[in-house]
Amino acid sequence: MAHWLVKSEPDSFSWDQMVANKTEPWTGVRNAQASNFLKAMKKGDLAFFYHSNIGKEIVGVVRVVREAYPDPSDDTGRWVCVDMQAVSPVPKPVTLADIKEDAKLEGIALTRQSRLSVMPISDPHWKHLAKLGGWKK
DNA sequence: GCCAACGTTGGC
DNA sequence: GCCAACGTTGGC
Repeated sequence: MAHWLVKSEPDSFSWDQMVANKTEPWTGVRNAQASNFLKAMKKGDLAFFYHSNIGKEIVGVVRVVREAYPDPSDDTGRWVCVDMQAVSPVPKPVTLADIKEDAKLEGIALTRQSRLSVMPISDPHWKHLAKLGGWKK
């Protein structure tokens, strides 16, 4: 199973809203690279939910419940979205500062490509981040 | 097809 | 609020 990280600004869509909504269409991705990652997601894949701008930390884990389909918020028909569901919060949120100073997380896309909103997370990185956050399945 | 101008994201 | 990074647009 592949692992991912998705970003959201809590001002527009926060973890609390993610938890409150049963199923959330992950719409509005308008970047070719991020869109390709959305298309690669499989039902059941897990993703960290990261708060950008405010907090700048991983706050929860979500699951892909529907694979890529045309984004209803897109008029051009070029972009896709997936459906996500909250799994559980990360007990000890992992901050960007934590990630940056951790040698085991060197090369992670979050720090290399700060503007990318959907990115894959390697198995070793996923395990390490889960450990840092005290998150267990 | 190149590249300058511009817009957006996101860290600080 | 500023600015760096970087994607997109449009003139040539």
